[in-house]
Amino acid sequence: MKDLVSRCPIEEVMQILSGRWPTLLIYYLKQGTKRFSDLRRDNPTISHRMLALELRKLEDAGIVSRTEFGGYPLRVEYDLTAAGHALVPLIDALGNWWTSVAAAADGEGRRNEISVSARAQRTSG
Amino acid sequence: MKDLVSRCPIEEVMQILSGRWPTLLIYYLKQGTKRFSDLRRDNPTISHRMLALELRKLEDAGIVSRTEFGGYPLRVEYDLTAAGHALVPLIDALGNWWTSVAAAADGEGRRNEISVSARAQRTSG
DNA sequence: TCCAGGTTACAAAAAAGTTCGTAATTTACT
DNA sequence: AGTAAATTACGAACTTTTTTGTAACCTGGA
Repeated sequence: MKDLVSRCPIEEVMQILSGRWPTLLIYYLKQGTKRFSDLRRDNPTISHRMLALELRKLEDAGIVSRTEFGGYPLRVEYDLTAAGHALVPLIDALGNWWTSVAAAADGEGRRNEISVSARAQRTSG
Repeated sequence: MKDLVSRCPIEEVMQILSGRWPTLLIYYLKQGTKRFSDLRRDNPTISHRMLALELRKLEDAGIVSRTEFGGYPLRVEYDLTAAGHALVPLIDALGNWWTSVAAAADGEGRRNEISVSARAQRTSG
């Protein structure tokens, strides 16, 4: 998703939030200040490089703040900015929406079984 | 973003909505019924393969419904489902959030200029 | 030599784009 | 009337682009 195809703010947000890591990092950061190594521990599947890259992206977007404390070993702290905190409920709303969609889909015996399992099958097949 | 790293609904939604196309297609579909070729015309930069793939993904997720009318040339209509329509305001909220973040960032002369231009520079460089 | 936090170069994987083929019917031309 | 090309919504194969991962290097003091 290199460039934007429109000047639409929605496309711009999605460019930032797309992918596995942004929402996950925001989720952990909303718990409070975290350091680089904390975030790696919280989420061992992200690579060192990806974490650095994603943090930088979120910082550029104004969602995360980075505070560097001099000295060695270098210490850096990450926090959500005010904008970042404002984003949290919006993301939660998406999660809730999906939860209700999945629940409803399980109820209605419909030809295309929705929910996680349906997509998992297709992906793994 | 092949597999999920958690069972978190947020990660699941993001797997569906990530990328350039899902929100864009939802945006066009909220205007009403569209056919495959309509969607291509609305958005000439998407390839027919991607369009087919994304529509299938949204259909599996229960966001889009696909109605096939027999005969040749085959005619197929796409619509947002009820769940899809419920999703629209949530996506809009993200867009509004970003708009306000960008506006605020322009105001505060801060060392990391946020907003579109900052990211555009980094991307193009 | 290790710490923490990062960057860089290179390689692997995944996603996206391109092209070709399919079907039955319609239109366009000779 | 007969042939060619367009239509429509894809699927499959192949190629290119983008993203992600791996591993190594860097800082400079204890």
